[in-house]
Order: sequence, then C-alpha cells, then structure tokens
Amino acid sequence: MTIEQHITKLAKSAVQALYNAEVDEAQVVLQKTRPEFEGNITLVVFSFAKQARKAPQVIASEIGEWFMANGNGLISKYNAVQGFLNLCISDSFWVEQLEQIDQDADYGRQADRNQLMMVEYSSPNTNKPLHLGHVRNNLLGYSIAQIQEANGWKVVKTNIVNDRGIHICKSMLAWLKYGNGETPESSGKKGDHLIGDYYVRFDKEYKKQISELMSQGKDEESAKKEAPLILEAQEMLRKWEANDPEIRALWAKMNEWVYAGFDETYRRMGVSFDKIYYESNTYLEGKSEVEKGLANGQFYRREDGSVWADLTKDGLDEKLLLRSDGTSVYMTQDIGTAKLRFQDYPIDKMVYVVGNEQEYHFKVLSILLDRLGFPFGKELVHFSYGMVELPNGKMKSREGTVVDADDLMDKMVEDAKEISKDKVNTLQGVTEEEANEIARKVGMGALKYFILKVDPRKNMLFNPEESIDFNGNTGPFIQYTFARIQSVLRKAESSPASSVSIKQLEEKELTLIQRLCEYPVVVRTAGDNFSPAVICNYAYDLACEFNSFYHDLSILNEKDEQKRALRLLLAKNVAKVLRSAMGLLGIEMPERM
RNA sequence: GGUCCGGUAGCUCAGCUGGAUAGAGCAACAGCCUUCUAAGCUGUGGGUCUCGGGUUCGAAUCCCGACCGGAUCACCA
Repeated sequence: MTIEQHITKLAKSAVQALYNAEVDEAQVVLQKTRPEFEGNITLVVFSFAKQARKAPQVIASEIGEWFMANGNGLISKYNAVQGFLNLCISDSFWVEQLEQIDQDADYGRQADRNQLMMVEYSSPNTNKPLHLGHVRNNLLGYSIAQIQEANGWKVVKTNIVNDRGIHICKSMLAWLKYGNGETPESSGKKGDHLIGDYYVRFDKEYKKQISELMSQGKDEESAKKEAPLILEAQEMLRKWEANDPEIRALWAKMNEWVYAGFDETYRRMGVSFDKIYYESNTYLEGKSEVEKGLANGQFYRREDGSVWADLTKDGLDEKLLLRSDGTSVYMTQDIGTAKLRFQDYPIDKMVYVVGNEQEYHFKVLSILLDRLGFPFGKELVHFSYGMVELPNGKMKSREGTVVDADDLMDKMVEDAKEISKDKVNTLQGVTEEEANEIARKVGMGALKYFILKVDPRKNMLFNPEESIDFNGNTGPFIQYTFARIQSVLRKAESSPASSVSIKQLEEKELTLIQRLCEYPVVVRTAGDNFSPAVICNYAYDLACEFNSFYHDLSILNEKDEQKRALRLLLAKNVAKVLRSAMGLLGIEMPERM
C-alpha cells in the first residue's frame, strides 16, 4: 500500500470517528507539504468542513490528534495551519519503502493487463529525408510505446511507409529529367537526401512553368493544373497504378535508396518497429473496401467517376475517397492499412502518432471505418502532437527551410564531444572509442530530452541559431547525475546492503525516498496522458534533489556505517529509477561522463 | 466564416482532475572545487499567470465573453 492509500484510509476513519460522517475518497485531498512547513504529506481538510460543522483549523487539529492516537506510529508529528494538516511520516516507514524499492527490479512497471496496443508512428513519405518535425514524431512515438509497455500493455510499434503517390512520382520524374543517372554511390549522398534533392528540383521547375504560363495570361489556378510537369507526374502515377514495368522498376530502385537512408537515421535515433506496412501493399485493400462501401450504399459516385462519402450528418463535409481517374488518396490507403492491421493482430487499442494538422483526417477516418463495419473505428486514438516551429514560422521541405534530422544529430554529438574535452579528469583512461560512445549518448540525450520535455500537445520552438543546452534542465544534467552515482558505486567496492537500521533520516534523504516512492504513479500518469513530458519533469526533480543531497552529505566518507549503508542504497536506487525513467524516453545513460 | 488548440518572468518551458506566498532552466549578477565527477551546488534581481465577467471558503487551474497567435475545413499527404 502506498503512503497516500494509508492516509486516505486513516482520514476516512478519523472523520467517521470524530464527526460521525461518511466521506468518499475524492474528498480526501492529499498533497506534498510545501517546503516552508514541517511535514511530508498534507491533508487538506476544507472539504470536510460542511459535514464536520467546524472551522477548518479545528478540524485539522482534531484529525491530527486522532492520527497520533490511532495511526499505529505511521505519523510521528503533525501541525495544523488553517485547513492544512501537515503530517510527518515516521522515518522507519520511509526506510522500509526504500528497502522495498530496492527489492523490485522492475520498480515502476505496472502489472500486465494482457491487452494489445498498436502504436503507429514515423510514417514517412519516401520523397525526402527526415527533418526535425519527424524527429519529434519518432521520439514521441517510441517513448509512448515504452511508456505504455511499462503500464502493462503489450505494444506493437508500427510504421506505415507512404511509398507511393504523387509525391514520389515528382521526385522520380525530376530524377529522370535532370538526374543523369545519379545514384547514392556516384554522388556520395545518402539515398533519402538524394531523392529529396530531386523533390525540391521538381518544385523549382514546376514553379518556373507556372509563372511562365501565368505570364502568358493564365490565372494561377489553371496554370498549376496545366503545367506540363504536373501532368507528367500525374500520368506517371496512373502508369504506376497500372503496373507499368518500367515505372515500377524505377520506383523500386529509388525507394530502396530512401529506405537505406531512413534505416540509418532510425538507427541513430534509436527507434525501431515491430511491423512495417507499405502503402503500396495496402492501398488496393483500401480501394476494395471503398468499392464495398459503394456497393452497399455507404458512399456514392459522381458523374466524373470520383467516389465520395457524405459526412454532413456527422457535422463534417463530403470527403473524396477515389479520384475521377480511379487513383486512390491518403484516406483510401489508411482504410486499407487499418483493415490489414486488425487482420494481423488482436488489437485492443490503435494509436496513431500524427501531427495535430491531421486532426480532421482522423476524425473522418474514425467515422469511415465505423461505417464500413469495423468495430475498432470509433475507438481509434489520434495522439495529436504540436508542430515544431522555427523563429520565422513553420518548416517547409519544398522551400528548404527545414532542420535536417541527420545534420542535427551530427551537430549534437559534435557539441557533446567538444564539451567533454574539458573533462580530462573524469574521462582520463577512457579510450577514444568509449569517448565517442559517451558523446553519442550525451548528444542524443540532450536532443531527445529537449524535444520530449515539452507537453506533446503544444507547438514548440526550435531556434537553429541557439545550440541546445547541456546545462540546467537537460538530458545531460540527468545523465551526469547518473554517472556521478555510478562513480560512487564503483568506489564503494562492495555492493550496498539491502537492509539498514536507521533511527533518524536527514531531511534530504527523506525527500529523496519520498520522490522515489512517486515513480509508479508518475509512470501511470504519463501513460494515461500519453505524455513523456511527465517523465521528464519527474526525472529532473529527482536528479535535482539527488545533486543537492550529494552536495550536502557525504556517502563514502560517512563514518557511521548504517548511515553510509543507507546513503549507498539510496544512491543505487536513485540511479535505478533515473535509468528506468530515461529508458522510457529512449535516452541511454553513460556510466561516466 | 465554422471547428479545434494555445496565450504563465527578457527567452524556452513546468504547474491546469481548484488549495498555503505561481516554479525551473537559459540569460544577468554574487559566492562555492587540496575531501565521493563544478555538465554540479548556493544566493540576488526578474510576474497585472492576455483582458473582462462568473462559480467558491479558495481560481494560473473550472464556466462564459472578448483580444492575440496557430492548425484545419483539397481530385495534397
């Protein structure tokens, strides 16, 4: 039983005994005692005032007194300030808690709930390399998967690769026209970057054609529709769907280049997938579902041959499902992908990690799946996160205003390497290889924490002019705290005793134990809210408190053996929880730094 | 225009299922390394929690209304 559960129970009994009144658990408000008052936990008694018919101050005192008499020694002291009853929990209770935490190798992990959650994230288009926006998506997706797993879900991480469609045709066309057979090998470029360059090239040439047409008197809209390049790209897409062997071969070749590039980027980011779907394999499934819906009257066909869903009854618009030329759109393939996934896995919850700009899309998808008779349609979760913005606005691939994922990771690791050069003392005797590994962990840790610490729902700002910090509320700060502990544990020689006999705790020791006790609740909250940021905040608080403890109290040089043992045990478990928490964020911990 | 999201210190962000005097980091300033890693610790200054109403013992937090910013409402993905 947690301390909160203990006190809640006691509080209910107290109110019953003292005022002969029944209170429900929601009325029992507990919070951490503010540092300016003495105590660990505070019971807020305002909510009892009505039933007790007394002033809050009096209630607090009376309950405090009752706790002292009936609390079985759990509460060692109390003080009442207005309606706040501040409780000191006995030191022996805290020491016991620490010992229990130490015994639990999976501390923080919730019981297996025997249900399967599929988490889709990343979902790249194969026409350009990944940028900072994708980085946020990948880190959030991976972290959410870890967090839900810790909350007892069986998690399947999945990726839907948008490998077909007009966008990839644009890159292909530009490569055919201007590429002179360039390959990743011949150019020395990473495959995804090479393809991205042609995507940008297409846009450039296309814009030229548009302005040419406009100078000939066309209005912008028809110029965009009639430019030869876009017509050619559309023709290419039709040929692709018609299985034209030449187009298919080119498509397969260029996609392979991109995948090789993505794999490299994913590997560096430390994200992975259990099952990858390709749009080219799912869109036909989607088409046939749409045909079925058409046949049973869910959808309708317009005169030009295009197929639509009427969603006006749901308060939405009409939605295109198949173009007049018969080709499919984004929505079509998402229907097909969903169907295949539910064939492949016994999914209890389907989560899509996709930016908030697509909220409308998922609202529609949910309704369409439901109409097509898929029981999971209504239940799907769109984990909608905010955009990454630059100081001058959104990133736009076609305009080249993007922060490239590979470049950014390079830069972070370089910066970490640069900073570590000053650490000649602590990193002495470390091989070049180990030093590089530390720089990789620290640089990536800084990047990941920087992104994950902000509330996922909110837009976040990234200023490329300012480098990401390595001091303060950062990943490296937490890694550093961990490395310090490892250093102490190495020097301690024998491993910490698992049980200690301590009469009185120092304030900073107690604070740390209390913080460790919160971890399981934090994991649950992060899961319920789909928020890695909750984990970040917790890890930061824990690291701060440890550093303060470390500064004030000596561990290895403590003469009292029991105190030394307690502090070692405490340090060991702080490290354990820090590693676990950071693991939920996909951040690795260096043994030294 | 409809719908959704956001607005907290100079900057980046916590806090939001209502609780005590609103917190961190960065930046600025002042201290702390012959003792377990100074990527650390301690302190100072910095606020009309966008504004106005309402609910209540109590509102940054909940409700309503303004204002500002963003997203979305495609035969794009």
